[in-house]
Formats: sequence, C-alpha cells, structure tokens
Amino acid sequence: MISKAEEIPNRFDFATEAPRLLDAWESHGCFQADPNPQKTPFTIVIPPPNVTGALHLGHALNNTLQDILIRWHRMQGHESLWIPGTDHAGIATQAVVERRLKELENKTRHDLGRESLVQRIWEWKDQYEARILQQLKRMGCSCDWRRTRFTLDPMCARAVRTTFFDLFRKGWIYRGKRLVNWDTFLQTAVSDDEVFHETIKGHFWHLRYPILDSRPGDPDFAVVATTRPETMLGDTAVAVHPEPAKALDLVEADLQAKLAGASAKDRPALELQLQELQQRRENLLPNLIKLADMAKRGVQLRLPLANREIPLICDPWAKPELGSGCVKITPAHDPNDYEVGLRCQLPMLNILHPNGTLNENAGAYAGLTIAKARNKVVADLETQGFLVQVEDREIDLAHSDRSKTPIEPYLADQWFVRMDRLAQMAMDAVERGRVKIVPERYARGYLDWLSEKRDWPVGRQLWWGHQISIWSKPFNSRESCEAAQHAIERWPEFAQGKIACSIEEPHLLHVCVRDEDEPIQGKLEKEEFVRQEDVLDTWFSSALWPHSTLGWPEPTPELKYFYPTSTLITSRDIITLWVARMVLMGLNNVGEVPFREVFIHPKILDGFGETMSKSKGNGVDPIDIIDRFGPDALRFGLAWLTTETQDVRMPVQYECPHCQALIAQSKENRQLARIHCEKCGEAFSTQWAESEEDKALLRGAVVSERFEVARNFCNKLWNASRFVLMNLEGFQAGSVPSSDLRLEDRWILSRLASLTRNVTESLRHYRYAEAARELYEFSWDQFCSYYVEMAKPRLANPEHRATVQRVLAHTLDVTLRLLHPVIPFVTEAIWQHLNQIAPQRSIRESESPEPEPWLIRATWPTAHLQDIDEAIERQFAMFTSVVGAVREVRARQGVAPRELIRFVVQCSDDMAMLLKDMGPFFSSLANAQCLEAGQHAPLPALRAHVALGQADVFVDLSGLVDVDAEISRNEKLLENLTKQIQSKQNKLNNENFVSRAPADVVAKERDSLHELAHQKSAAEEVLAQLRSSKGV
RNA sequence: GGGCGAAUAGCUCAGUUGGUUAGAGCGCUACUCUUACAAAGUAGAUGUCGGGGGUUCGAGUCCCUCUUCGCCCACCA
Repeated sequence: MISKAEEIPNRFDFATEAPRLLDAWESHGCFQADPNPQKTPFTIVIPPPNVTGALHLGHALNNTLQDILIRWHRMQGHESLWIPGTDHAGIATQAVVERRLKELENKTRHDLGRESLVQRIWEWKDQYEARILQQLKRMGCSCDWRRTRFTLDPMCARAVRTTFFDLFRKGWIYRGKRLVNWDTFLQTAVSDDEVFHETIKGHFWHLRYPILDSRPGDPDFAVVATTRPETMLGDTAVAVHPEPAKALDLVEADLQAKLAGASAKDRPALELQLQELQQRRENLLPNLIKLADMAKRGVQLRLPLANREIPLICDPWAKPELGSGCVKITPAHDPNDYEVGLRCQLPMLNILHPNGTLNENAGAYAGLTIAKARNKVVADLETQGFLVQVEDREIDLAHSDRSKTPIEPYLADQWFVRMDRLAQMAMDAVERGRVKIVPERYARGYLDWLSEKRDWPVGRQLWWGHQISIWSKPFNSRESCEAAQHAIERWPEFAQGKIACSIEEPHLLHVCVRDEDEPIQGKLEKEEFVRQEDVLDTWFSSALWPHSTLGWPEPTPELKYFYPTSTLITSRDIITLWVARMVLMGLNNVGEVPFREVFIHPKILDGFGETMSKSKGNGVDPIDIIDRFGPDALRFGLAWLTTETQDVRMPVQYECPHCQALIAQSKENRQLARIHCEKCGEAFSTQWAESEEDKALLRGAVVSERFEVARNFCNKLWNASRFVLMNLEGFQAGSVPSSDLRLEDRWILSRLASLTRNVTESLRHYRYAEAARELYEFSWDQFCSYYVEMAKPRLANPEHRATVQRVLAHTLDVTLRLLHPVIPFVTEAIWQHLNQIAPQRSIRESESPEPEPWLIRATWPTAHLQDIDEAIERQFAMFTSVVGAVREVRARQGVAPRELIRFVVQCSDDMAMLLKDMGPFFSSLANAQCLEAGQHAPLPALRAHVALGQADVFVDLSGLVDVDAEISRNEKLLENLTKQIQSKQNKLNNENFVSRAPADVVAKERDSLHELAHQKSAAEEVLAQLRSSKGV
C-alpha cells in the first residue's frame, strides 16, 4: 500500500489492483451472506449461464446490473446474498460436445454409449464452468462463491426428483403422443428453438383419391395438394370443411372489411384476392358442398398405392379458400393433421424409422429414404393416373440447426406436465402484484403465454440431464396391470411416500421413485421394470433454481431466511420459458413466489442491430473489454447504456495484437478464424480459431469504443481523488460550522444532497443509466470542474484550508460510496488511500465515524435534504455563467491563456457583493480580473459584451482586440435576437395564447421578451461603439 | 398473421406530467503540456426530432396513419 499521496500513480493500475482487491474482499468474507435475524435479507439468484460456452457482453450486462444491486443493498445494511451457478443446458451442451466428437474423432454418441458421452460432457462442463466463474469474478461480481450451484449437482437433483415425484403423485405428470421435430441425421428430437426455416424451391403436387361409393351426380374423386407426397402413405383421412359456403362468406367478409380500410397502394392486391375468391366460389364450391355432404354420409376413399380405405371427413381445418379445398390428413407426420386426428379419432400411422427411412407401414416403399420414396411415390402415382398436376412453389422448410438437414415431424411418446392449475397460480401472482415485472409492459406476454395453459412437454430424448425417475413395465391386460399396481402399493416404500404408481392406457404400469434410492431401483428392475430413457427439459431444473439453490426440499435456515428472493434480473426472451416457470414451481413447491420483482433489461445488439450470439460470431468476451479498459469501465459503460426502452447497439472492432490498430467488425469478417491487419498486414486469430495453425497466432481482442467514456470517467475520478489526497496534508477531522461554509461549499453540499437522493431513487427503480449519468455529471462537471478548481486557491489560504480540506474529503467520501456499486475497484482503492490520510471524514457532529475499513461494507449515504439550497444554486449558476462569458470572449478574441483579461459586470448590488467574493476564482478559472461590479459600474472604453439575463458582462478589450471579429459576432447576435424577439412578439400578440395559456407561462414569455429587448439594445450599443472605435 | 418496442447531430444515445432558441459522449475544428488528469482543459461547428395528417394558444413529447428496423408469439395441405 502506498502511503504518500505523491507516490500514487496518475493512472489507476487496474491490472494489478483489481486482483488484489478481489482477494482482499474475498479473504475478508465480504461476499458471504448468512441468515442474520438482525438484518433484512436481500437476495438475488443468478440466471445461471449455460455451460455451452464462455460469457459474452450480454451476460456481462446482466451480471453487472445484479452486482450493482447486491453491493448497493449490502451498503444499505442488508444481508445481501447473490447465489452464483451455471446451467447444464441439456440439448445445447450435448450438441456442442457431440459436434466436437464428430469433428475431432469422427465418432457419434452411439459409438461412445450413454455413460461415456455423459462423462465427456461433464469434462466439458468443468472446463466452461471454471471459465464462466472466472469471468464473473474478474467483473467484480460479489457472489457468495461458497454457494455456487450447478443445475445437475446433487442438491438440484434432489429438488428435481422431489418436484417430479410430487407432480406425479398429484396426477399432473402424464405420457402422451406428441409430434416432435425429428432430426433424422442425428436421430434425436430437437426443440423448436433449434429449428430454422429456409425457403427452398419445391413443388406442390395435386393428387386424386378415388371415392369408393359415390352416388350418381357426385364427384368420384377428391383432389388434395401436398408438398410432401411421400407422406400420403401415412394418410388416414381426407378432410373437407363442414360448411364450405359459410367459410367462404366469412373469408370474403373479412377481405371486404380490409378493402374498405385499405390505402390506395394495397387496394389492387386485395381486389385481386377478392376476384380469385369469386372464381373459387364458382369453380370449386359446388363440388366442396357435395363432398361435405358425402363426408357426413360417411363415404370412404381409396388411398392409391397403399390400397387402403380411408374416410372422407368434415373438419374446419380444411380451408375452402386454399388449394383444392380438400386436405389429406397425415396425423403422425404433420402437427395440424395431428390435431385433426385427435379431434376425429383417426388412426395415427407412423411410416418412418428413426433414421429417416420408411418403415413397414409404408408397404412396398419400406426401407427407402424419404427422398427416394418421394420420387418413387410420385412416379407411381403418375403411371397409375393419380397425379393431377405439379406446381412449382417456394416452401418454407424446417431444418435442424444442428445437422442442417430437413426436420421430419415424427410422432413420439412424450412426458407432459399438466399446466392448468400451475399456470393459473402463476398468473394470479402477477395479476395480484405478488410479483412485479419492470418495465410493466412485459407482464402482458407473460400472462398471454400462461393463459393458454398448454401442457408442458418435459421429456427430451437426450443423455445429458436429469433422467426421468420413472420405471415402467407393460402388461398383457388391464387386470394383470392393476394387480401389479396393487402389489407394489403394498411395498413399505409406498406407505413411506417414496414411490407412486400410475397406469397408462391400455396396460402399462409406471412407478415414480422419489429419491435416488438404489434398493428400490434394484427391486423394480428385478420385477422387470425398465427406467425411462428420457431426461427432463433443462427448464425443469431451472424452474426450481430460486429454491433448489437454497436447499429445498430441506427446510434449511437459508430457505427460511432468503426465500422469496428479492429481485430477478433477466433478459426478455426467457420471460415465458424461465420466469413464468419459476413462479409456478415456487408456488407449487414452497407455497410462495420465488421473487418480488423482475427487472427485464435491454439486449445488447451488434453494430448491425443483431443480437449477440455464438453462432453469429458477433459475441464479445467481457474479458477483452476488461483487459483493455478495466473492469470498472466495463461495468460503468454497461450501466450507462441500461435505459428502459432502448436495446443497446454496440459496434465492435478487432484490436490487432501487433500494432493495436482497430479493425471494424463486419458481417464478412466476424466469423473468420484469422484476420490480416489492415494497418500492419500481420495476421492474428479470433475466437473462431480451431486449427493449430490459427491458434498459434496472437489473438486479436474484440473491443468497443463505447467503453471509452467510462474509462475516461474512472480516470478522471482517480485523478481528482489524487488531487484531494495530495492536498490533505495536515488534515484535521472535525465538523464544519455553517458559518465557515462559503458559497462554493454550500453549493457542492447542496448538489451532493440532490445527488444522493437521486441516485438512491434511480437505483430503486432500476434506472441504471440515470444513476450513472447523475454520478458522471456530478463528479466531472461539478466536483472536478468547479469545486476542485475553486479549492486550489483556498488550500493555499491558511484561513480556509481546514474547511476546504474537510469539505473535499467529505464530498469525495460520499461520492465514492455512491459510485461503489457501479465501479467497485477504483472506488475501493481510493477509499483505502483516503482511510490512511483522513480516516474520519464526516463534517457533521451528529454523524458517528464510519467503522468500516472497507468501502464494500461502508454505509450507503443518507441524503441531507436540508443542504439543498436553490438560492445558492442560482447564485452559483450566475457565477459560472460569468466565468463562461469571459472564457467565451477570450476564445473569440484569441487571447492567449497566459494573458490576463479584465472585465466589468453590471448587475444588482446583491450580486455585486457575491461576485466580489468570487474574485480569486475568476483568476484561477479564467485568468481574469473583475474590475468592477454593480448597477453603475463604469464601462471600459473598448469592450465586448455578453448578456446573462440578470447581469451584463463587459470585457475590456483595450490592447487585445480583434475588432472585426467582435463586430461580426455582434451583428450575428443582433440578427438572432431580432428573430427571437419577432417570434415572441407574435406569440404575445396572439389573443388565443394570452387568454388560454396559464398565466405563469405568459408571464415567463413577457419576461423573456423584456430580457431579449435589453440584450438587443446592449448589443446595438456595443456594436456602435466598436464601429466608432474603428472610425467607420 | 397477432403483439411489443424503436426511428432525435456523422456515430451511439438522453429528453420526466406538452411550455423559451432540442441535449450528452464519441468524432470534427481552433487554441492550450495551466504543478490531479492530453484517457485532460477552453471554445466552436453540426439537427426538416422517419413521412403525412390531427388535437392544442403551443407538439420531439398526445392521437391517427404510412414507411423502415428489431424482438416475441403463432402459422405456412
């Protein structure tokens, strides 16, 4: 530790200081929180980052905002707990590891087997978890690291099994058929978010299915159209709308309504649609009506190629306004058809093997791949005369994000959680204000999504995750199944509440086991029960996060004290997936909401307005920013950007490791593994480097200029503090009697009180940017630019020195406290220095000394509202504008900074008194001297004039004048003033304005007009005088 | 298709309940190494507040509409 202020370097060395401070905080247990009845708890659980990869700036933002709250509440005397951890992220992590396995060893997961693959994923997890935690630490996140959790660790696993068992016993877990997105290449189901759509050129095949028993006058075939002809082998019906005429009427009415309100531009397109509809009415409708009647009669069709009989049915899914008006129904291979199948109780005929070839249900086509089957089916249909027409058509085809192959909808068994009751609880919690979502508008999406109460498919055909704890056994009959159930219900474990049973139609017995209990599992396996292979959706364990991390289902002291947590801070895209599910699981398991408030923060976008993601290659490692700008700059920069409405756009650059040149990241270069510097021509690697050759190159960091503001701010604070420290020699602690306080002291204390109040208020409402801006402006524009500058002459004056020292130390003290949650490192470092030189910095008798040697544990300041003094602030503003006026004239006249400027101020006597006191500051702030001030102060012969509302500043230009510059400036000013006066006069001459606007607004306008007139006459006078001096 | 949000200086963004001539940072220009800080200081230039209507004495701000962009949800025989 440096003891002499003079030895403090003029840059904060965050590279060595930050790790030192982190160690100190940690070794003093500053991040730890434990149940403490003396204190109010404040709790946040981290949104656990996925162990798929390292954190990017979006995470940095999320975690910075959390740490700011945590540190702020800690200073407010709350028992402030931040629980860290990571998420196993089922599909995503397994896919990453599988892809590497394929790339590096050319193996699939089946080559390795379940156990061995899971082992590999654990290794991956260990590596990335360590990296993620390290990133968080370097950002200064003050998590209680002792409590670090992982969604697959034993504590979370226990919570998961207990929850699953509870839901099972309540009858809210069931198994049903569901269409999944099947990746035939990887032979796994993928979630909706892992599917991307790509428009490809395809065809629309119109097929003709013969009607078996049509009566005379009835059509003897139905035409259907499809983009996937091979699926016709799995058709189990053809549907037609039950009331095609009515349906068409509705569509037409809708179109007419649109047309009525349409702009001229949209009209033609709508009119065309209407025409087509009319034609359709003429050409197709009679046929459709007949078909609908036939369907109601129970007519059968013959499915070509398969030679099966399938029914013609009525279902509103068949839209008369589309295609042929009839639609083939393939329940096992199309989501909508599946719904129709359920409604109409159609058979579900699966024609696919998991590997994407056709199965025995496809008859002669069994064994073919989908592509081959398609060709053959089309060819056969054509030769047999069932193909009516082939259209070219662009199709939006679903592809798997993993394998890039087309997705096949595939009917699979799936576990579900019944959502009706759970969703209702979660809706009530938000509607009744037990959980408050900020900004409020996000509550809408939450409620809309929950109100659908769609059952939650929780099974995943994966190996990485919580394996479902259900053992199942098929029986031959209902009777034998029930007998087995009764037998199991006589086991002691049943009475002990450790197992539960359910029967799936027709006679499959499921046994759910609560704990990881080997004897029970052994018993079940002996009875030939087989464990379900599926693992749970990763969101299932995430949904328990706020209570599982606190030890639930054990009634731990932590759970009792810290639950419900205080605030959840997250990003808007997981409000439904995660936030809603945490609410309902918290209510179900603990009987209380998981958090009181949810703050949804903006998203960080790249320079092109796209979200940051690994796959796009536009992610930025916060460590790159920390290395270049420091952790405080990262944090302050992010807080500075966190406004309520705007996402954050962040153009980034590569930093050449050879010459430090910055190369803008473009859509072209953002995925390259290697880049050649535009300046020095040397090559460097990026985060995408995979090959040994690329990895051997130096890595170029990705940085953004947007953190410069923050870095500069930290530097400013550091140096201002250095100044204070260097000038505290002989510091004597003690209160300052108000009689000793001068204008500038009262002013800075007034500003400080406002700042304290405003920052506290901003943080309370999650207005981070506002807090950051207030702190920035106070520290820089008020404290540094004015108070510190004005302290300089006073420090040299023995009469004032002690008072100034105390106010300086006190103001810095409070500022550091207010800044600490945002920029913890630099403030703590300064605090440590300050403690050595001026350990006691209060200027009030009533305040007890701060007992804390560490800023991180110091007390959050209270705003001394009695210090706020508007009159003082007005006076001070007048002073600063006089300074500004003199500086302005100096710049305009090109007077060298060394040269003294003299000036006179015409103003009220009160103000003259004030300005007289400020004499020394004109010298130190503007190298100027106020010759006279007062109502009748004599004016210098040759002068420049600046009007300031309540005063007129006249700068003596004798000897230094650039008369022409002054004349042209005054001419311009005059022109401007004339314009403004004109506009004001117009306004005041407007009878409506004078009579309708509030009196104070009118009065203000009158004052302002008066003022402008005064300025105008002064300018005219100065101009005349300048002209005459030139002899013009 | 439904919902939400955004559009303000060259760039990135503020702008509280409508009320003088719309702000900040970066960048730009000029001048300063003045003993805390050149990552600084002083001064300066830069705007059809996306377009069009409307309400109002008065609109960046409120209403309608259009355009563009982003996000979420749904759907696409």
